[in-house]
Amino acid sequence: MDEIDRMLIGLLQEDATRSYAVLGKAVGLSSGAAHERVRKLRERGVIRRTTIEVDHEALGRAVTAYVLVDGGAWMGESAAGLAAIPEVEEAHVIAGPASVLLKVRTAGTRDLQDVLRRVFEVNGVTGTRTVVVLETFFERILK
Amino acid sequence: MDEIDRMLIGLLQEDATRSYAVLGKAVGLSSGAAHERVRKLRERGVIRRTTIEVDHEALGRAVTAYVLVDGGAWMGESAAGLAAIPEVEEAHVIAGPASVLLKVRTAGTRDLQDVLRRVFEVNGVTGTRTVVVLETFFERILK
DNA sequence: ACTGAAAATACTGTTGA
DNA sequence: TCAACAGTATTTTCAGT
Repeated sequence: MDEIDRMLIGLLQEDATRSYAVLGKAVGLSSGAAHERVRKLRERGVIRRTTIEVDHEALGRAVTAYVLVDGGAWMGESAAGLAAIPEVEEAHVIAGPASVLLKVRTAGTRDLQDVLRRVFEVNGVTGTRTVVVLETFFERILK
Repeated sequence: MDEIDRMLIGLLQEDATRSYAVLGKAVGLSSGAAHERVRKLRERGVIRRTTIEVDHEALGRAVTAYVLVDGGAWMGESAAGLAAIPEVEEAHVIAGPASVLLKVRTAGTRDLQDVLRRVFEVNGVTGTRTVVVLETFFERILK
């Protein structure tokens, strides 16, 4: 993980369709050497996968919400319960006023209501507080 | 945006290195037809970009936190102020107990403290409440 | 670990259906 | 809008340094 690896990661985060020739030129290496470094970054799991960023609204998910989930004596088993709800994009155990924080994307408020009902049915959940996103300033890639 | 487009998007979200030949076979089209559909999805902005998912911990960002930002009479100008803080990955205007919700990634709690100080210096901010992530169950791609 | 080049594969525009 | 083809570019491997 030297400076060149970090540059390669940054370049690929911006645009993962760049050729190894272009990547190599940008960091001062040959196409083959750039390829080998990226291959190792993938192998070591520093690069998890190559994917696409989508426009969620265009795909029919107009509502984004965060859900604070209360309830404590469960941890392990409920991760699976939350993962089984397809509208839940992220689930984090947090320190502070609740146990778990979820990021949820749904088509509308009706579907959000349905997701909240299903969250409530997960073992150990005693309550939820929901924060609806009105506008997203940015969701970006950290440098 | 028919069912085939949705399948192509799903396949590319899982692995954007798949060839058009593979994509075409998976959805029952030729390589050229699959390519044309993906090109149009990009053109229309449904596919925003191709990128890599990284292991933030491996890149020296071990701490994830959510920051509820209080303060109201500002909206427009402060988006730029928040975007100027490189550790802020997301910023959303929310309905509810605060004005803005930030997702922040830092190397450690010391850096988190520094980010909070800079958030507080943004015009219009009157207070912050921070929730530190103890464990991330998942951050995934929605189907 | 990198270079340079060769071989295999994939992309991308064009044609005609 | 799609399939098939052809030229171009890229990926991927490998011998040599």
